[in-house]
Amino acid sequence: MPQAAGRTEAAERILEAAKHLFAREGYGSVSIRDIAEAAGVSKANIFHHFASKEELYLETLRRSCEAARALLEAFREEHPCPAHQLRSFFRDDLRQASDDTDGSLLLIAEGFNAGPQRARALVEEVFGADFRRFTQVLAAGQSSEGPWRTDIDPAVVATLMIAANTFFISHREVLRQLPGVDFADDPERYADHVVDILLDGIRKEA
Amino acid sequence: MPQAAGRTEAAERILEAAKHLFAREGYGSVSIRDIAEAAGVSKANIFHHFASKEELYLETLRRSCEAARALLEAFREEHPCPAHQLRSFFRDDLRQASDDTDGSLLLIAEGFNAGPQRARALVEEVFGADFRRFTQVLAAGQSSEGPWRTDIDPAVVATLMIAANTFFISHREVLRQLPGVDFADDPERYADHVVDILLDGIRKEA
DNA sequence: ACACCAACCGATCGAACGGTCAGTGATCGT
DNA sequence: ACGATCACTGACCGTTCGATCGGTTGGTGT
Repeated sequence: MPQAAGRTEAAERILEAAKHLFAREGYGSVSIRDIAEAAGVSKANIFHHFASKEELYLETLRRSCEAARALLEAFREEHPCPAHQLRSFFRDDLRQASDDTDGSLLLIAEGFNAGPQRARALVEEVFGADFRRFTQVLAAGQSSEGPWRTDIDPAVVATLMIAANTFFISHREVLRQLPGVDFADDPERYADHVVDILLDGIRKEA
Repeated sequence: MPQAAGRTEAAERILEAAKHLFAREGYGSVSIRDIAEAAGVSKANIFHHFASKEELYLETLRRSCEAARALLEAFREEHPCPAHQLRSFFRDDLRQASDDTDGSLLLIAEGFNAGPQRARALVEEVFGADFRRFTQVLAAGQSSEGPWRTDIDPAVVATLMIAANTFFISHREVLRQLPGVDFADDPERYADHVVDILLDGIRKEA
């Protein structure tokens, strides 16, 4: 095991291949041989750079966490109107996830029925920050002179937005097959529709 | 391979154990030995009842599809008011998924980044019926004298509801860890909150 | 009584698994 | 010029994988 940072080009290829395969096939269905072949390196070389299959997997996870945080950080922009902020936040959220589909799939799969410890780690690393981002703008919109109802739990709205994002990324192909869905490949339109509904609901205003 | 229907008690235990393990660990991470041990039968007996690991997996899938359809069918109840219908449908949806968590997880995992063929099959077998159920009641509420806005795409609302359901089932533990979430173990409350938001949105009525 | 067949098991198969190791070639500081 | 270090490999290890095998048991029809 050489130093952690300053990866070789080969090590980088290994990580990239591992990330892709783990995200698409699942940890148990991917063998070191598969990764070696996809990365164009020898099997032994993988163990030269990473202590074990588990460690390699965890490294791809860490990377995806960092990438998600960095991208979200980069997108951050302030806007005085809570509605605009909500829309822009959700757009960013979807864009970030779309820009790193493999990483997002990896994190979603990790959260898929994870145990309490892993779920806690995941929340601390990624989901939590996202969730807080949403709940904060929601709470701001609910403040004394804010434009939003105060009898709505911000946590539910934030959950809905993360659920909408997660489903869009992880069930894209299902979405494509559903009748009447024309937004499966247009994150921005999907995001706008979702926010429109969240803001005003589907009921006619009296 | 004996007849398809009329399973032995042992075969039934095998299916049950396989369903549970596949749902929680994923296909690739579960071995025939694991299933045999969990079901309390010999490894060879599994191959006596099922042609292969793949075939066993597909059988658990088929079962979960049937169960989901049957349960949803059973819940069906009509109500004149579209809003009540939407609420009751979404409640049923969540209840059904909660009543057969393993089966739901299996189907969600199958839809997770499935290829076009598998996604199509899945839509035809389960997601499609659910989706149509939602879009129909939504379209009904949008009809000439319905109480709902006509500038909202029913497909987006239906997608949101399925996403909300899917996330609630598959990321329960993450949900438990998120700050301010007190509905992680109360599907009914979660369902009601979600429907409330979908109906009226979060914006104050002018 | 006997033939038959499904249910079931222990032992075993070749293949694939994660992981190890001795060694090679290139790049260093000295 | 030379030892040290690092990236990297082919051959190999023991284990476990999915799957098969021959064989035993118990019930059923005749």
